[in-house]
Formats: sequence, structure tokens, C-alpha cells
Amino acid sequence: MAQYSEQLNGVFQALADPTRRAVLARLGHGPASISDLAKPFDMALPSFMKHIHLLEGSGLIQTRKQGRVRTCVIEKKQFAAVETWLSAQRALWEGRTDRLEQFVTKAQAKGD
Amino acid sequence: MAQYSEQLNGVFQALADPTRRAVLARLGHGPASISDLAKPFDMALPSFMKHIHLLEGSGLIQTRKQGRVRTCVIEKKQFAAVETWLSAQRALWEGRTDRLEQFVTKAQAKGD
DNA sequence: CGAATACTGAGCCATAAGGCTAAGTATCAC
DNA sequence: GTGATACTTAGCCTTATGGCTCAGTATTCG
Repeated sequence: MAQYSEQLNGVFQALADPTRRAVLARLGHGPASISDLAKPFDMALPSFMKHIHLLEGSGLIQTRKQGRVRTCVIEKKQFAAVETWLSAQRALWEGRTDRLEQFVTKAQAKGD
Repeated sequence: MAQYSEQLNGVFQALADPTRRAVLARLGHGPASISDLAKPFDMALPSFMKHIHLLEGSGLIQTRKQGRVRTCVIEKKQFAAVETWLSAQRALWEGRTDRLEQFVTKAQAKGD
């Protein structure tokens, strides 16, 4: 339960930055290397890498290094966490009291 | 366009904290006062108020003061921003190239 | 009126976020 | 094997975040 909440912390945090959302948009079209991803941004590489690390930490992307090139891929499954949360939230104000609601309500109780 | 992106920044940032998600879950059941909302949390009121201000700033809730009591209400419309973004993201990796995609892709280009 | 209630404002503190530069390592291309 | 390429590591800086206390204001209750 607490894990679900921490997962949401990370995912929402990752999505809260426009650079990272743009990276996800790019990766939506297919895998790409770090330097390809970084090109559109007026930012030093190490700065850009922090965004990549954060995205990877949140589970929204996966990366793999072959030779000197690190390739990034979007991890679609992780987006389901957001949808689940949204559905649960809607369930609340629609007065539905199904299992999904209870799951999320308890997971969030007292900020845990 | 930039406005849409900034709106997302705020909304996702607001959702990245478990206290704030718990507040939204509570408000999903109906309006509540600040002190009612604050009760479940082991936190000083001014600290809690920061979360409320941030939620209000993000547009996810609205508040109104009557007498000495401030009442908070959830703003369902703002959740649509998240759904729109999610849909656009899915559209990308599903290879759809409709207007929604283009809108979001451009809104996020170069982190703007 | 006086006390309790419900915020509100100011300001401090520690950590995290997001940017930078400078230098290092590991491949790959010639 | 030398040089270019593609990261990577380390460390610094500024601002934002999330918590605190202490004191203040505005209502409401008795």
C-alpha cells in the first residue's frame, strides 16, 4: 500500500517537469539515445542526465547501455499507475464505493 | 500552449505529495473545512495550510471563507488536464497522429 | 466583555530540485 | 594508438519544498 503511494510520488514528481514530459513525448515515438533526446534542449548534458535518471527512477522509462550509447525506452505499464489513481479519484466523487476506491483511500490515509 | 504546460506542471506537482492526494481523496466525498481536513495529519496547521494553498494554486481545489471557517471543494474540471495529457501520450505510442497529439507535442517542445 | 476557535502571517531550518562547469572513462573510427 | 564521441562523476550554486514555532487577526460563544 505504502509502495503504491511512493510509486505515485515518483511518477507525479517525474511528470511535473516540462523537460521530462517532452522526453516522454519523444519516446512515445520509439527508443532513442541520450544525446538524441538531449538535442532539443538548451541544457548541459549532465543536467539533462538528471532528468533521465529521475525518469528511470520513477519507472516511466528504462535504459540500457550498449557500447558507449545508452538507449532509452518508454515503460508504458507505469502510466497505468496514474490512470488507476485517476479512476479511483473519480470513483470517490461519483459515490461509488468499490474495491478500487477502498484500496486507494487506505493507501493514502494519513499520507502513507 | 505554454499555459497548458504550466498548468500540468502545477497539477502534477500538487499530486506528487501523499498528503495532498489524501486531501483530494477526502474532498472527493464532499466539501470540508481546513481543520476537518487537517485532523488526520500529524502536522502543524501552518504546514498543512501550505498544502492547501498549493492545491488551490494548482486549481485542483477551490476554497471559500465564511466567518472564521474556510471550506474547501474539489475542482473536478482540473483533473481533465491529466486525462488529456495521458490520452495524448497514449496516442503517441499507438501511432495515432491526430490533433490531440500535435497539440501536446508542440506544447511540450523544448520544454515550453 | 472575555475566552475559545479557526485560521493566518512571518520567518527559520534542512533537504531536494534543477541548473552549471570541469574533469574522467569507455568506445569507436581512422 | 590517437582522436573524437558519448556519456559519467564530482562538486558547486540558487531556488523551491515541506516541515516547524511563535505571534497575530477575526469570529463566535457564554
